Amino acid sequence: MSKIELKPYKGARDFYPEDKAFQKWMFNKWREVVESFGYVEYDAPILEPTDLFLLKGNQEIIDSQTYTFLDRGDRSVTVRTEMTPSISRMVASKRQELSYPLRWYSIPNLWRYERMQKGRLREFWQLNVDMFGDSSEFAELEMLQIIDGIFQKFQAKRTSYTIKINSRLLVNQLLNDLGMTEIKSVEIIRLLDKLSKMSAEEFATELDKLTGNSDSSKKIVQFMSAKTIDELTDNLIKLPSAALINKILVDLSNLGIRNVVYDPTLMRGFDYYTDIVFEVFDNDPENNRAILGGGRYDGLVGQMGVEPVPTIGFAIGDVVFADFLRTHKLVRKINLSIEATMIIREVDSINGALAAARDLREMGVKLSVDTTGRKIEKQLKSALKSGVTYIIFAGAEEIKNKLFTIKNINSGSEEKHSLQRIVSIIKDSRNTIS
RNA sequence: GCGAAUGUAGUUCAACGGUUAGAACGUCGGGUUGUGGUUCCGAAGACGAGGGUUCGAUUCCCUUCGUUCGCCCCA
Repeated sequence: MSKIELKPYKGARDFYPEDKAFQKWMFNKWREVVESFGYVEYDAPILEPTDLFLLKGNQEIIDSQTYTFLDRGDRSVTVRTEMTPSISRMVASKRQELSYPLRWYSIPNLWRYERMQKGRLREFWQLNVDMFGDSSEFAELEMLQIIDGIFQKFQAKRTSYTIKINSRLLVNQLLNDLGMTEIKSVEIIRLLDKLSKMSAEEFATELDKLTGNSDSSKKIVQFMSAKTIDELTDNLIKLPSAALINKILVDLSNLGIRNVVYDPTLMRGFDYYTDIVFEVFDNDPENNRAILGGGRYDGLVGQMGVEPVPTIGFAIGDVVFADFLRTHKLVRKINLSIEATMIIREVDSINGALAAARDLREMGVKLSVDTTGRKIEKQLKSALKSGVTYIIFAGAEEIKNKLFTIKNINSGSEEKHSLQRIVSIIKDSRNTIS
């Protein structure tokens, strides 16, 4: 018999109960924040026709970085690599009957065929938050408020992360003013995106190669080194996007959110974003990476053949966000769903014990019963290891008197109580754990 | 797709070109301990895979697979 591989598939993870408990804890906090802003949850199939992912026109990514295959009917399908095409499809499909603005979120699992490295696996989850049908600046403001709210929900200090914002329109305008062709612009934007990975000299050389003109290069460098909007040239400052960024910064500051900066080098690739883009960076040098990104993409729904809808959204990956939480020690011990285990003192008591267990469950306690008949010590050790908080002892005397022994593992204390009282003790303890 | 590091029990680590590859923790069983993380005894459990060099390979070489970290890419 050949040995079967026990490890999960490359780049994917097994979620043992403690891992799943952590994931649920994190996702639930995400949900609480976005739902508090009135967002509702949706989902879509994990498989989509490959064509949907080709809308953005990147055949190369489909070929090299997706799970794409022919189904039994020779249709090309792709395992979703992001949620945006699916949600755009859903909105386009009911374009006329939905009432705007829509506030939708989802936590899909996604697959990308990539080489793994820190913070990047092949299967991962993402919180996707999108708003359709509001083109006002308050949509941008709300997105950034939600983002900050998520970090606050985990008690992150604002000094531990930085929100960066930029507008794609400003860069486009600059490159246009300099007479760059569209192809050149794309290459220059790609280079700007890599700025932080290069030395100043390398960057200057590469830039000159693209612009072919050191005066243009100088203007680009000047643009990129701006710390505030006011340092830009006049014809950029007069763009609505420039005023918008300033307004967002002021509004957020008034809300107490001051870890926000204008960053002209922020590009977020060059896909469907149409104006404002933003990212959040972990300030810890050990984990200095983007943990979240998003922006306005007003064009995508329109590409599905219906009237366009203004759209803004962002996504956070579970892997990088968990790294952030761990880096800043924001993960506390997470309890499993089991609350109590019943230990039966002697075999003869099993029927009475099971009856008591049934009563406890009917009153809402999540209870397991150790029916192995092992020595008390062994049962106790197993219970301790399972991470349960309460142990209920059921023996002949307890069953007769209808007073059961409840032991709190954390405090070590042990008391005898009626089943009703035991239920309220356990329920009370739920509020102190969150 | 490219590059670097790495692969010994469940885990963290040893040792060694040559009899039965060790330990700790964990696991399981048993003895003490009133119902616990104590203590004692015992047990199970590993050289990632395939080739080569050699009288002999876990050890040296090659290939492959896995893992980790970079690059590319990052939706």
